[in-house]
Amino acid sequence: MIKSEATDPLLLAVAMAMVDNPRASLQELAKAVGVSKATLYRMCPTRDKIIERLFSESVRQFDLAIAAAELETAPVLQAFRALIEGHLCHKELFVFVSNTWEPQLLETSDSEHRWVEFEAIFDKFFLRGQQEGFFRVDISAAALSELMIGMLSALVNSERSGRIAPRDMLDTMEKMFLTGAQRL
Amino acid sequence: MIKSEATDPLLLAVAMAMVDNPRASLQELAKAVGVSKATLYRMCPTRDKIIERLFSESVRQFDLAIAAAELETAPVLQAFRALIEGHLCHKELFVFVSNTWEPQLLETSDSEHRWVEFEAIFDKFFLRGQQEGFFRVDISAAALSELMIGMLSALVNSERSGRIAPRDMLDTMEKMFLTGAQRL
DNA sequence: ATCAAATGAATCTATGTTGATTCATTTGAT
DNA sequence: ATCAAATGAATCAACATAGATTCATTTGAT
Repeated sequence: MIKSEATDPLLLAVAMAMVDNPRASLQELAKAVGVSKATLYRMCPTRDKIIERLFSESVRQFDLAIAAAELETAPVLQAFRALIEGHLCHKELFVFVSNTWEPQLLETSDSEHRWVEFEAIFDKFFLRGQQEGFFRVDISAAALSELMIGMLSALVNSERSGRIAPRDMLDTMEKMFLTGAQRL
Repeated sequence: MIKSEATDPLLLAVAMAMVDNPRASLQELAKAVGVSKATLYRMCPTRDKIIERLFSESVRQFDLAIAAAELETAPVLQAFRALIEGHLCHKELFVFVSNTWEPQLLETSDSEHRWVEFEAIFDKFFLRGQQEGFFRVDISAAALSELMIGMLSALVNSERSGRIAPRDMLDTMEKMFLTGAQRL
């Protein structure tokens, strides 16, 4: 797959600081990521522009990751794995979006609208998986989408707090999502 | 089980407004829940006291719900179901806590400290389930705890956005957590 | 040693917000 | 109709914050 241009580490650090403390002032955010308020200003002049830039960066990265997963054509298990890997590969952007984004807000940017489309793409993928007999059909595709996102968020947040080892995340996600916690 | 005194609906509404818009001013919070700023003041005079009250109320309700689940003694499946029901029964408090609480913050209230204890209780429960051969052992008890919380949060948020029907939540949670999405 | 670029401390105006209060209005019971 | 309780609009002083700027300092390449 085409390797995308890496995201500015400072921007990712700001994203995590915003997730950790949504009410932080710009001064507090700057301090949390180890720069001055002026440097943060030079990266992005306003809070709204920071958020906007994070959303557009998330769209840029997830456009590529989702394309690479070939959700419409690849074998379902393979596509699912690639989708999970894509999320984990851009975990900071993903956690930022999942904490911040509210699909039902009326006024949204193009980037936020693109996440509405991503959501529909995920739903469609789970539906295809159900139709092909891979996923169970007694749980809706929408529920499968939401749970995938919720589980991924939980794993990323747990990794950050040291509750889960980074190397275990992909494997844990796949096992728990596909076969659950009950011993077979 | 002992039926606990219901939580003030206004307090729960405020909790959801805070989750939806963490940066809202007190004026905005009041408007979101349909009262004046003065009435919100009369419920709780400061933002910190609102948060404190929400945490103590969550502890009060979850103390009862967790006791009722008999996590240390009841059959694992039965205890698990009761634990899930307890969370869903107090979904607003639960979502507020899971969005707000950071276990690693140094200065925490008694209520927040109690949630550290709850986390340990959940870990212990999953460990017992593993030891009794009910839960898989190739995923850590900590991971099972975190995923339970993450899945529940996702389901509650999805219900609020209309993506999942309320009546499906308990069943979906149980099926997905125990047996996963892959068709058996 | 030099120097351009990057960064930070300090500062500013304008605005918003907090916490609190007061008095008018509404509500609901009688 | 009456009235106590509840509620809301408006207001206030004190303080915080946003966005922007400037000049000093640091950094890193040469």
